[in-house]
Amino acid sequence: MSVKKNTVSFSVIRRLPRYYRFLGDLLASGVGRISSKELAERMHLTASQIRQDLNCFGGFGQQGYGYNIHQLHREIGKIIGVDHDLQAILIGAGNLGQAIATHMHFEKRGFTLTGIFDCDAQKVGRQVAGLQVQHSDDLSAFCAQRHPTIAILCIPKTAAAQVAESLVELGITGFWNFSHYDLRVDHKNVVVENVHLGDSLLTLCYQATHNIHTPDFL
Amino acid sequence: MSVKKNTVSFSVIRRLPRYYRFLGDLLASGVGRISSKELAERMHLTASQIRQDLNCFGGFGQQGYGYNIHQLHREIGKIIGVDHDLQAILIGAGNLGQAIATHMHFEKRGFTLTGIFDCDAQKVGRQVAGLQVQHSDDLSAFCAQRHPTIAILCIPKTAAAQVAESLVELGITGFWNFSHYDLRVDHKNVVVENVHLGDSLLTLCYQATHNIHTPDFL
DNA sequence: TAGATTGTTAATCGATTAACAATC
DNA sequence: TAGATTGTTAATCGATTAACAATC
Repeated sequence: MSVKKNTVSFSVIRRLPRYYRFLGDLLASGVGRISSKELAERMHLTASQIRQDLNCFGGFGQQGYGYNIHQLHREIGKIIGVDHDLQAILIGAGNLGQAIATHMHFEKRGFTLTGIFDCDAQKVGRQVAGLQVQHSDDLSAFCAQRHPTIAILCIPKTAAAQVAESLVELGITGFWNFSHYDLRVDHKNVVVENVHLGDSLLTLCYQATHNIHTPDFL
Repeated sequence: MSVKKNTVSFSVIRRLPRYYRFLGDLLASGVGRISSKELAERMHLTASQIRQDLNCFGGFGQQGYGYNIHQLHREIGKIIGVDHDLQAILIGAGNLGQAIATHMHFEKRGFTLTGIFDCDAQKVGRQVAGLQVQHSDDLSAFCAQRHPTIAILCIPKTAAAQVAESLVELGITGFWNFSHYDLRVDHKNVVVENVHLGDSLLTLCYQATHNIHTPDFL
């Protein structure tokens, strides 16, 4: 167990969830240890890269043996922060919002979904993922009482900037943004993860057009 | 107008949709020309990088003037292949599938959605995005007749590999995969764009935990 | 012409890969 | 001990940035 050496680059950070996922799958399939070489083959990386990546955070392996999958999975989970139980709210209960609420397994990823909001009166009151959709007008009161820190935006592009702005006022410090708008919040301490599905679709278009396979990134 | 010089790297390919999107927005807002400097500020890139990127494909700019937005948008669209009209089918008409079908504006991105399939008899017959959900049993006949080339997978992780395999047999050469499974098809000529929303959520978790803002990628 | 801004080369920076000594 | 495989340094590779001549 050595002290961390390399700086943690954005590339490494982007790869962490992937490591976590593969290790979780291995764990589920009952494998107990793995070498960087074997993990590299599965993940389509190089063994060198894996050892470099993991060494940003400390020596999790053992010479001559490899990595203990259970331990490594747990350590990476800690680095990502899946044990922090972030309280999240969902804004926008359309099809996408419902899909996200229903299928994302928030508990397994460090989040608890505590509220769902929509400004469409027709959707208010509906049951989604075990929660009753509330009206957006009640957001302020809800935040004052429950203090969620993460907001998931499944709203139209046009509403995104303004909604985000007011959510920051209500104490939100992290956004998972599906609105097709390049969200950028200047307040210090506020982080944003933009998901641009349209860009992903265009990347597929490029790949299909040129018959070139670009490597995964997310 | 010069001959292309730089090799087109994966980084550049991943940025193309972003360029296309920003240029489209500028176009919509009525701006006619832009300099690399100004575009860089908007997109949070450097002017150098933009000029390098665009020069992979040829000289679209004019010294002393900048870039004609209309022309540049059209050229990048052509490079991406948005004019190729790829025929796509959607597999899985759950909430996510419905959201994708309804909100992705396929026409604007070079695709036509021609069929929606689900193996759940309850969903068959429903109207989604102007199409009637068909039973998966009819996929084979449909493909024989309509020859779609792209499949959008909104199905569970466990089904992904097998479904993809049989779709390749039916002539599918491109996948947009939302199944949380790392799809990888070995057949030559088949391209895959995996969308791992779970990884994106974990990246948000990391950012929130460490209060570090990783740059956009998609 | 003078001013602006590109296209393009060269320099820098960072990330990946290779190699190997350390060590289990 | 011998074999395996890590941790870590050095070498390579690639991508970004800086600089500037070309030119509109």
